[in-house]
Amino acid sequence: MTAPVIVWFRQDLRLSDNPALIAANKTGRPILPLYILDDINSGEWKMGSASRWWLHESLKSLNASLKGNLCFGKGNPLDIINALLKQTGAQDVFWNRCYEPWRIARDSAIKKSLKTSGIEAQSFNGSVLFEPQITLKSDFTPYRVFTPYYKNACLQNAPEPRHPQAAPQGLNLFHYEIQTLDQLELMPKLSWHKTMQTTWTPGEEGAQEHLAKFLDTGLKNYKDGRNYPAKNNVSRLSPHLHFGEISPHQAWYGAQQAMIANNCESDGAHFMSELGWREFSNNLLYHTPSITRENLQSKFDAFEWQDNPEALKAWQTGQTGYPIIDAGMRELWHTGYMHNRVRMIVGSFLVKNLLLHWHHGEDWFWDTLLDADLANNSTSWQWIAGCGADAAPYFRIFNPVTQGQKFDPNGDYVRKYVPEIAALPDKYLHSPWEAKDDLLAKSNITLGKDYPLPIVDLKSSRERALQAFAKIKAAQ
DNA sequence: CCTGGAGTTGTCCTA
DNA sequence: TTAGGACAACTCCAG
Repeated sequence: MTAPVIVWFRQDLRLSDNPALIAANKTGRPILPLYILDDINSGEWKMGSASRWWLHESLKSLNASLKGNLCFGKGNPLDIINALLKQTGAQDVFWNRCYEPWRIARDSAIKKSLKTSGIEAQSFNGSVLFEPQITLKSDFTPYRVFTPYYKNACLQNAPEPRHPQAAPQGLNLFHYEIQTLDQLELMPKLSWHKTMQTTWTPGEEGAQEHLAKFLDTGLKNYKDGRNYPAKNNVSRLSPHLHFGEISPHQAWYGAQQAMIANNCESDGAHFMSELGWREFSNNLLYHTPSITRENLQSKFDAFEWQDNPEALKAWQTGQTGYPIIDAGMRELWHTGYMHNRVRMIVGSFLVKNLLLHWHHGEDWFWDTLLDADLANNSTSWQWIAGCGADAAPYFRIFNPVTQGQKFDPNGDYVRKYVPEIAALPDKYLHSPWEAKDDLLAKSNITLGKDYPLPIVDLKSSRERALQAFAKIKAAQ
């Protein structure tokens, strides 16, 4: 029997546009597809609960596409791969590169170890449009600002991203079993994932259909509509992209085609720039691995964060008394997702109005988001906290009432996730405490009982934040 | 090395 | 009701 080539799937759970799989197929030898759940090397960035549910579903789908031949392992990848090599006689391992610090460290150690035993490990770029190790400024230092990064390193002077490749036909698959999918124990013990089940379709097929639908119906008016959480103008591709059920190349070129076909070039260009943000985050994390925990701007080390477990709990559970915040946090809890505009509003509220450390937000999102992604999560929390890669004027403090009125003017979003105040007229929906007593009575709402009173005052907490920011400016 | 322009996403006050 | 300016200064980046 011909020895197989091992294709180690990681964050590339798809058959189409998968460089490692395509290269392995070209060897003409049978392919042993492998997935390993690695909770050993991930350290403090062990995958969160919501992500695990998604991963379970995604692996189920990939296994089906591979006709039940996906080999599941759990543990230390090097041990598992070594055992597989021994038992199957395989001489090659192919994979697509990942860019988180702990994965880079792990993978280079594996590559080195395999090499000393005469095994060829080949890695490819499956997951990014522009690889971080080659994306530097002309002085060979990494970019710190998005706009020049995107303009120079993505749009100009950059190698054109590969055009998406079709899935290889007639794969010759090698069957070898270590464990079953269920033995990875990815599914949550409690059944809080029911809403997720009805909201999402993890897996390559679901991802491709999702992209096609977005390009068809959501791309037009994307630039403006993406700000409104009740509209269908955001792509919601993030979990699919994170797990690699779709490649950014497929989204990039798909958008390019669709914007021409639908005559909406500026919308298309804007969507592509959002993919650019994903690249930028990856780039930042690659060159500055400390961003996962340390302030990119070190003057923030002196910032006086508050300690307030009750406020944190209220934020996490969507009980702050600010409807747009509570709607967002409940959307997150129930669906594993939150609209981008609302992520900024709840982030600003946590960090600026409550003065709680951005690590709290980072940790909570890490556990509850289906699209939890180390690069995006760290970069975005630093951005909203003002300590990250941005000019970030310290006075940019979102007002949850103003933002709600502006971006959820008809209250569709708030009423969906905060039904207890749905009867309020639009005028008071984003500020229920301003409603007159008889109106509250008529709407069957007792504030403090059916729905909380605001846990902080906006005006004074804003002032407090401005003072805290002024302090680190002076301290510097 | 120096220089000048620019930096995802806001709010509030005033006229 | 609406539009414009203030809110600071600093760092990044390209030429």
